Parts: sequence; structure tokens; C-alpha cells
Amino acid sequence: MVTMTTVRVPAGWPVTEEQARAVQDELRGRVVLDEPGPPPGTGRVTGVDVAYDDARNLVAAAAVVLDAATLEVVAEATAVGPVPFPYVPGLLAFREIPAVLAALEALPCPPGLVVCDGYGLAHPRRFGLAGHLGVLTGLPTIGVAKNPFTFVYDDPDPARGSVSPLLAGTEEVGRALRTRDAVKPVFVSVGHRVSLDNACAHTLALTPRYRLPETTRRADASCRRALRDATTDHSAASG
DNA sequence: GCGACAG
DNA sequence: ATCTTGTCGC
Repeated sequence: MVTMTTVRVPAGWPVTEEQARAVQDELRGRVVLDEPGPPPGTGRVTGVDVAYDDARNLVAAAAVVLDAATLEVVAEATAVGPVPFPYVPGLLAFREIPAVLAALEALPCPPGLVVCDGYGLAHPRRFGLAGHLGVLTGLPTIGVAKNPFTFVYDDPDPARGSVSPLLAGTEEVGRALRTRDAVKPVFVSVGHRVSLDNACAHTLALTPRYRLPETTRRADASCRRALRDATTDHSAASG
């Protein structure tokens, strides 16, 4: 069963980039970096992702809970609402978080570790989507992104499991992690209450077959479906 | 000042 | 993110 809810833009949600950056500067200090996080392959792992229909000003979010050992889906929820912020590099969280929070809150069970489609510590102010979501929920979170953003890395060795540091100058803000042999790596960073080593281990445990984590793949399919359902005409009567 | 830039 | 057909390969 998939619960589908509607979201409103929270009162006081930032309107300008300056306000949004101020929120990041205020919340970033609450990120917890000294916990290892849950061990891979145990408990539950939840993927969150969003899809947009800019023409209709709609955003759909999905939270899909997997059994970490079997990667089977155990629960799923979606939320649809207005797009609350424009896309600005470095401020992605303000576009995605209200819908993602609503989807997480609609779940019938605890999410366990949350895997975000984007960055955590690897961020201009060290406070990307995964860290922001972690601070707001208290949940352990990691970010797995498809692109290196503005960061620098050397290509990891071709074998699955190979890593190389993702660098902001000399600071390691995440890792380029090869999840499939000879395929472009993904970019892992810490969100909240999870170590970087453990975040990479989780990402490998979630990629037995494809480049992207099963959590991300499931959440992506789910939020697209939710957006389509919210956009499609359900009034026609026929079998 | 200009371009680049998670999704 | 999103716009988009066929096509090569396991």
C-alpha cells in the first residue's frame, strides 16, 4: 500500500537566496559527524527522491523503505505539492525538503537510514540536502549524487568498490565510489550521524546490480509515478 | 566581471 | 530536473 499526501509550503519558508543561506548557516552546526551509523545489511534503508512538473508548479516526493538485507520494498509513501523554491546550486534542499518530509512522515514505519539523491557535507557551506534532512528529522542520512558538482576527484580504479577522495581544495568532503566495474562512479558524502566509510559501505550494499543504489532507483520510480498520477485525468469512466 | 554549478 | 527514438548488449 502506498499512502499519498498533499504538502503545503511551510509558513516562513525562505523566499530569497539570502534567507535560505542564513538558514543553512544557522542549522549547519547541528550536524552530527561522530557517529558511525547503522551497520550495512541490517534493519531498514529508505530512499527519498523528487520529480518536478515546472509547468504546473508541482513537486512530487517519494520515500521507499527497503529491508537492508534483502532490498525488498517494505513500505512506501509519496507527497505532492507546490514547488517551494527555485533551483539554485547550493540551495537544492529548499526545493525538495517540504515534500520529502511529508513523504517520510506518511510512512507507516521508521525509515532507518535515509539515502538522499544529492549531497551532504559535499556542499559550498558543508550543508547539503542530506545534512539538512538529517538535522530536521534526527535520522541518520547519507547523500549519493550522480555528479561531482564543483568538486575535484581522480578517477577511481575500474573495479567496483574502488574509491578516490572528493576534494574541496585539500579537504575530503566525500568520495567518488565505483559501484559497477568500469562505469562512472557515484559521489558519496556524509549527511548526519553516519561516517564516510560507513556511507560508502551502505552504498556498495545497495548496488548489487546497478550504478545507483536500489533506494534511489525505487524512490525515483515512485515519485515519477506520483507526479504522473497527480497530473493525469482520473475522471474518464471506462474499463 | 564571466562561467560553472547536486536536482 | 526535463525535453526525447532507436539501438546495442547481457
